[in-house]
Amino acid sequence: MIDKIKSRLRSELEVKLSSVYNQEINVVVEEPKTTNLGDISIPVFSIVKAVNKPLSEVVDVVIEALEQSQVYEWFKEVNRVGGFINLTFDRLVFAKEVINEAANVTSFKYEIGKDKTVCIDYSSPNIAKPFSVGHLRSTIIGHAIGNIMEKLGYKVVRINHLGDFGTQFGKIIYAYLNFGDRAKVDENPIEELVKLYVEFHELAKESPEIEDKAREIFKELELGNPEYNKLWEHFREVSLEEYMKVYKMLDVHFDSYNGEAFYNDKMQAVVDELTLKGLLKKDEGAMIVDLGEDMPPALIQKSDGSTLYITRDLAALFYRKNTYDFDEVLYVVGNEQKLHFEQLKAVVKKMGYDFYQDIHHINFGLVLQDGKKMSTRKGKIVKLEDVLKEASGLSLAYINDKNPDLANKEEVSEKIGVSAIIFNDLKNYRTNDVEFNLEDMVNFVGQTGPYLQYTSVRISSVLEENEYDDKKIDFELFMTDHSFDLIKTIAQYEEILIKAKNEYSPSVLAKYLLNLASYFNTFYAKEKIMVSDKIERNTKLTLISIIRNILDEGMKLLGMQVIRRM
RNA sequence: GACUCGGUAGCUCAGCAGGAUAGAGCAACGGCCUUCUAAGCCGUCGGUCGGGGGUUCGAAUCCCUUCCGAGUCGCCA
Repeated sequence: MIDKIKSRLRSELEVKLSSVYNQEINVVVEEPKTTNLGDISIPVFSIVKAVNKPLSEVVDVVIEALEQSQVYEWFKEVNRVGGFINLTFDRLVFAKEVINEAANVTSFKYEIGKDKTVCIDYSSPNIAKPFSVGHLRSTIIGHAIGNIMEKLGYKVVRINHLGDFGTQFGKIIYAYLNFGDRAKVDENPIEELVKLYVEFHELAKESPEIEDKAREIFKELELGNPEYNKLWEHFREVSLEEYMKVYKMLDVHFDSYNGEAFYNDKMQAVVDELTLKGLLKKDEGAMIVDLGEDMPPALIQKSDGSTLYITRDLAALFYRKNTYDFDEVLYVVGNEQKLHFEQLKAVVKKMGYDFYQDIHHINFGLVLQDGKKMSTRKGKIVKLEDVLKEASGLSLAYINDKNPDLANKEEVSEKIGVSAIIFNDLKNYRTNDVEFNLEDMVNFVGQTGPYLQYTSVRISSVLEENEYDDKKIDFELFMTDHSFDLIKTIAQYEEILIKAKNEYSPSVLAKYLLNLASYFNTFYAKEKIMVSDKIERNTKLTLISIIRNILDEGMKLLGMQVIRRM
């Protein structure tokens, strides 16, 4: 709501001032850093410069224009401080409007994404590798972006583009056939397959020729070798079983699990089209698309004729365009693949398709260990499952300490633990690299998931015992600073969701929820809610119920679990 | 070496379509539970916004340069 007021103020002032000065005027309308200066402020320096008139004169003119504005009734005070015009809301008018609108804020249907489809490619783990804390980022960032866009009215297609193809399978199959132990693999599939993968790379250091063997095996797999195919299918199946367990824990779901292998029979069409359009060029035995000076060429086909990652991604992209007719396609994939997606876009552009503009790489920072990228090849990975268990266990210890009589302790502690891990990842801007730090991940104090859940639970325990009528409210009670902070924050919810979507960054929502929770906890410390005065109680219960609605919906959008007691 | 991203309080991070004294959390220290969940609240301490130039009435924010860290740079994904 504040955004709406700001933009209306801005456009009205621009029209008015442009006609006064007979030239185009740009007006800046912002919120001051500190609230004691007011709620909205207008710095006039740029106008002074544009019209070349004395500052005080310009301020007079702007204030006059302001007084004629449609939104002037929202304000109670207008102060001039140097080159700033500071406006203070009429808290009563503002609070009424916000509370009336907020009653249905969480059930509100947004129109922004109406009739628009977005495909989101996320999680996409590589088969035969454990689900690591690295995969977690893509999974929960993608999931949260999907939720937020759905809330804004988009039709969201969630795609888990499994990494179930590629030379790595040549490596694993080679290792399995040469030094694998069937019984061990059957017993503990992923763990053993990773061991084989790591062993392969150790061996390859001394005998690099096995890399060629692996490539050969992959080529034959691609061509349909039945023995290899059977192994591949088996590896895929056992891996997927493992991943489904993790998805269940995280409460993440997908509309499609079509991985890279799904496109095996759809790549020739891409190669043909590239050839037909004269974009393919033979270079050092491989087929490439030249992308000019500022980008390395895209390798479409290896010299042995087998395909590469980008070939499969192109096939997948066209398949998605044809199948879902998306307006946007998002790839939630790490920073290190930036070049790959730039190349993908460039190739699509060269092919003459405008929708290259709708391809967005939602990049995110790496999970580092000792300042370096984690590497499966060197066996340096942390399993997500272990981290989730650690967090849940710690959460249980908290409950036993603070609320030992709680029912369903295990269930609740798992919800707290998993949500803590999720929130810890989402609270920071996605492109930042993060150093793996278990202690941070399972921290339950301060700006954390449990803090949000705890805040919601506090509200719940008050609401549970009380009926209230949201029509019988005394808006005068919202005049105090600690109440009005909450009113203003509630008023920001919609624009926060839009900002989170525009920046494809769940952290915007995460930070907002922390802010809301923090204001609530201040309020809670200062005010008694279950007071005897009926109207006052009613007013406070209405307010905190709105806060809980937003907190709960916000947490759900982030992929966290909402609980009632803890 | 080239390119990309980052460097803000001891630690983790906000702020960056330029705007008024740079904000949170953690840690440290000091308060607050006979009253709605203290996983909370209040206060204190803590910053040459990596360094140096420049543009501007005004720079953490824009430009240049330099240092540091990470990532990527043709037959992995």
